[in-house]
Amino acid sequence: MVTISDIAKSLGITPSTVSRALSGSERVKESTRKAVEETAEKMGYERNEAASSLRKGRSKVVGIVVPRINREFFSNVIGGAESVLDEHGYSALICQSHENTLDEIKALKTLRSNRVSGVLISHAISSTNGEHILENIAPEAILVQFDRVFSSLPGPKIISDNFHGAYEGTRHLIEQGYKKIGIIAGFMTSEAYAARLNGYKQALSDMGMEIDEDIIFYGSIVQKGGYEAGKIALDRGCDAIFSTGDYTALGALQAARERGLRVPEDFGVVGTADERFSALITPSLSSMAQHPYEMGRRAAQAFITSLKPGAKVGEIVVPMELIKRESSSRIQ
Amino acid sequence: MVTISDIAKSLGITPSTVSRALSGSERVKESTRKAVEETAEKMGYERNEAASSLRKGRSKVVGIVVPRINREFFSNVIGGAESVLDEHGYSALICQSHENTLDEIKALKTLRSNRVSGVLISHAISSTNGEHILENIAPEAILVQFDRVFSSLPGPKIISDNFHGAYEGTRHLIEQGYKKIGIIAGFMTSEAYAARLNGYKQALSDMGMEIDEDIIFYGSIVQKGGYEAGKIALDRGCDAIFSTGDYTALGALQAARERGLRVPEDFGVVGTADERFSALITPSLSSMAQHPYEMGRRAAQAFITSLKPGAKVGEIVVPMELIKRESSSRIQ
DNA sequence: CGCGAAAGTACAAACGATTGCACCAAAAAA
DNA sequence: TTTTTTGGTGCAATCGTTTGTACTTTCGCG
Repeated sequence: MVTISDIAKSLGITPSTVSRALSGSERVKESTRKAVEETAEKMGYERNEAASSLRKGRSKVVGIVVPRINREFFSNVIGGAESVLDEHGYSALICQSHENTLDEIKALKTLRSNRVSGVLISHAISSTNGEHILENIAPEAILVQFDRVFSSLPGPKIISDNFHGAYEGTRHLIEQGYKKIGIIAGFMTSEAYAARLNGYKQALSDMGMEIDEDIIFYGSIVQKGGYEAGKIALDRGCDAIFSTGDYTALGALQAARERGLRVPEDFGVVGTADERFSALITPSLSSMAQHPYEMGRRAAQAFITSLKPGAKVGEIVVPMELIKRESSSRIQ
Repeated sequence: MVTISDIAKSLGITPSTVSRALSGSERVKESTRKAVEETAEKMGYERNEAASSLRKGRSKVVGIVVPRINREFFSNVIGGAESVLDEHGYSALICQSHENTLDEIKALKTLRSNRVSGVLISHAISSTNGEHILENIAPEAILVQFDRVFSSLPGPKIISDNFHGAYEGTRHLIEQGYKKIGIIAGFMTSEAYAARLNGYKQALSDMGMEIDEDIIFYGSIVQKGGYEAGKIALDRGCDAIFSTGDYTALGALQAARERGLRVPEDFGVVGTADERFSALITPSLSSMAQHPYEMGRRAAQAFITSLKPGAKVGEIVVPMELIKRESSSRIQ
């Protein structure tokens, strides 16, 4: 492996100059910089990131902590983030929290051990506040939160416009003539879900409809939970469901099918996240799309921007988009 | 940040002993090791990975190179690999090749710069041989290939049992009474796809059926390609398709639906990969499941095993599993 | 022509962990 | 008792890069 000393020797200068030349000028003569760059190229030099990290106290690596990497949403976020990080010479170290605060802490410790320059995180559902994040992140690392954020923590936050998304989804159902619209609301420990519930409520009241706590279903965010909620919703006379997830929406569709209801004629459903299957099932599922790839890019960009001292990125809200499909379209 | 010197001072011993104590005994007294471990814990010590990497010449990091992270299959492989690596104190550095050899080389260089201990890779479809991999991987890094492998390269290889998978899938269609079965075969640059085609052919000839080159469709591995292939297959009198991917299978289903054919009564389809949507669509899609999570675990385990000098892992074949669903089940 | 400023480089000390070698003690063998 | 072995530690160099400080040029200007 060729080092900067090798380059220095070969040019009759010192490693310090080579280092400076390679890290963007500063105070090196244009001609020496060129010479250094050329010989570096010629000799096949590749910076030893470990040495650099040790000396500088932080590495050209950004940690990404997600509940699970093999979820459509998160893998797309990571994909987007990686593309931006790559452009700027950073790599991504991926950790999973498995929706578990202890694993989340462990991940943060790993990242601190690796002296990462930044942490992009979407917290585990079991984490009810961000204390443990602050405690286990290196003080010099830049913290960027996305999707599931704690507004109490400092730093950039990239979130979906959950409030307006849910608002639009609910309004769409109302406009389609559904009269009693329930919601599968998720966990209120997450600000994202809380905002969606608020959007739903606001839409109802703006359109002159009543808010009925009996058809607000908290908890489960998996298909089975949606199925259970769907059955109860039907028992209580709902003719539509706004769901804060597509898997739960799928469960609700299943419940409706079991009762022999026609979708969308008798029962309407709008989900959230626009999972890949949503366009493919029959009937196809209307959904509030979240643009995870874009969110990943934004998160990485927020990190890059925050590297410049003084630069501050606040909250970035990425709009959600209603994808109208069969499950909610009874009026053409 | 507390260092081993801090621990040493606090115990009145030297950093060398602390280092040895922390890295599994070797030659330290049991009592001192305990003392070291306790004070390390008490002082909140966390190893500086950068320093360790610099000194040792390699880091506690494994690079994972995949075409795209936001594909169901790969994100699951990564999830599996990460879970094993984590157990052994390794982290995963993720790079995407975007199915592009140049990006693949760039990724390998990044990993070399980071002095990773190993590289887990599934090569880009545009890479026709593994020369560039050998050239750009650090000589001391352990190379593990999975799914898409070059058998010409050394080191462990984790592959699906593509031959038998395709064999089973095709046989299943034959057993269901389909008489003219085409195949959407993919690109022959990939050994995985070539093996699947062979399995298909073998099944046909074993069951006394003719192999007809006119209903073997090479190329495209996306939905649209499957749709086009499906239309031609129907024109040529096929009553079933074995597809080497689920997206292409989906396209074939679409073609059948357009012709007003009933599935599975008039036309049978078996896909490959068991994408998440496959169970959810109507009719549900039969598919050869690949167990990506398991493959990821195996790949990581192969890396861990290979760390021990002398230990050699060869080729590991993970069986594929036929998931029978509606699209191919006309006999109960 | 001389002096100060500016520009360009060199020196050397870090960063924190690891490890070959030397060393000392205590235990075992002679 | 002396010698050898072995079990534990300490010493000090090293990994490759970065960066504060000091030094040498070169140049401009009075």
